[in-house]
Amino acid sequence: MATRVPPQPESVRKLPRQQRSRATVDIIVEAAARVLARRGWAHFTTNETASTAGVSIGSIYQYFPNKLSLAEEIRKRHLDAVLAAIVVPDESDASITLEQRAAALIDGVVAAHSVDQRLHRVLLDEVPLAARSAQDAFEAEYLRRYQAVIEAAAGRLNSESDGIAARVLSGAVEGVVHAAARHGELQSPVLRAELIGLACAYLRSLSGH
Amino acid sequence: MATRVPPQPESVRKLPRQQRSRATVDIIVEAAARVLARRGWAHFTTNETASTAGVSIGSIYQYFPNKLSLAEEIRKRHLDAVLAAIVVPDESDASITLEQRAAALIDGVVAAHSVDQRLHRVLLDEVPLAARSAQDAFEAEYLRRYQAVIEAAAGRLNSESDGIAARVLSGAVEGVVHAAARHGELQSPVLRAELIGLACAYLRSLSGH
DNA sequence: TCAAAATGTGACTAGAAGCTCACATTCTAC
DNA sequence: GTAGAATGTGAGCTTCTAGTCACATTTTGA
Repeated sequence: MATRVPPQPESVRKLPRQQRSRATVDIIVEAAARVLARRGWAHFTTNETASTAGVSIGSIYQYFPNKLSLAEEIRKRHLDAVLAAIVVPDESDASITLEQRAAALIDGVVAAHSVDQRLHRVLLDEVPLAARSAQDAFEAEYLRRYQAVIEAAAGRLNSESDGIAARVLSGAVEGVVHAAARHGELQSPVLRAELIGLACAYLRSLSGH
Repeated sequence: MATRVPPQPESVRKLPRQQRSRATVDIIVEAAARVLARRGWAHFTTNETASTAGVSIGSIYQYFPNKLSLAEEIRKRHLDAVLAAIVVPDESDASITLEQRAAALIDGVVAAHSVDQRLHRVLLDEVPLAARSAQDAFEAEYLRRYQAVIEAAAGRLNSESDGIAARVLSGAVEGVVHAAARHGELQSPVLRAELIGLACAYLRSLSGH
């Protein structure tokens, strides 16, 4: 019997070569991000993206094999912006206090979530991730930021438990930040103080046993 | 000009009166929960739910005005199960240590997330919430569990900051638990120990200023 | 200048999925 | 027993949307 092969969209698309098409791709991605943020993944459509971008639906499929690949490009760009927002102070500088390190990290994380809150939530919660690798690379780099603070606080390097502590601390901070974002309280100074308190309490408990 | 009124699905449905129909509704909701967990919200279809339940598609629409209302019934039942999994020890019993209270709470939260991990994630992350009120009532009750532990730890009652502390602590615990769930490490004893450590460190820092 | 490559267009197709409705079956109450 | 209510059925209507393709326009390079 003839096996039914469902028609697959072509997965290889041409790369934009001329300046004109590079600009088109940028316009498409930016419009797509706006539509994705506004509608959520469930109601994110390529047709609305095209009309928002002021571009033909065909132009989107010139450069993106399908809807998901468009969302992945958005995620890639967004995660770069997130990492750029999180800078941690020099580890070897002993004059920086634990509180200052924790505050810098938390300010970075809050800033990262403030860039485009709604888009951030949609990308993380709704859009399915086809390619693990890109996401994993981001997560590894993200955890490295936490581990740097933990090692500075514990006064040692690369202990096995530091990796675990980094994941616990990042999970905790992310959890509180996400809850605050849901309630529109990302900019609250009380939240900031409480988060720094939480982080410091945990960091101190690490070196204290 | 005649204004176009887009056809709305009837929002009022009959209630199951006979035992037969009550059983049908239960079968539908249970099948829907399995389909929702397996496919995710994006690919959750009423047709698959009907065939999984061994019921006609029409029967679903006898009792649920639309797809979302079906998901809401699933959420309602699931949140009840979650709350049932979280029991906190008697607040007035002074013989229970801080560690024991924290451990009981965290074991409850982990158990709650273990009931049906995939369904839990889909319900919280993917299914849009139409009716805030039910979700809010759950969240209030959920936070009350945390607040009980915090008040026992701080040795006082209903301080204004306890509400904030409860939200911070619950956000932190949820964040770590969700991260662990994503990595399939919900049952790890290391996670449990680290979470209790985090909770205790924060609780102690509350009474210490 | 002009041919070929790159880019852009949008009407159209296929298929998926929510939901209806006319009809069949089962149960309840008198 | 039987009328009417409750329950159950599923073909198919309708809407939505991802993705195609034949064609038009612009740019490049020789």
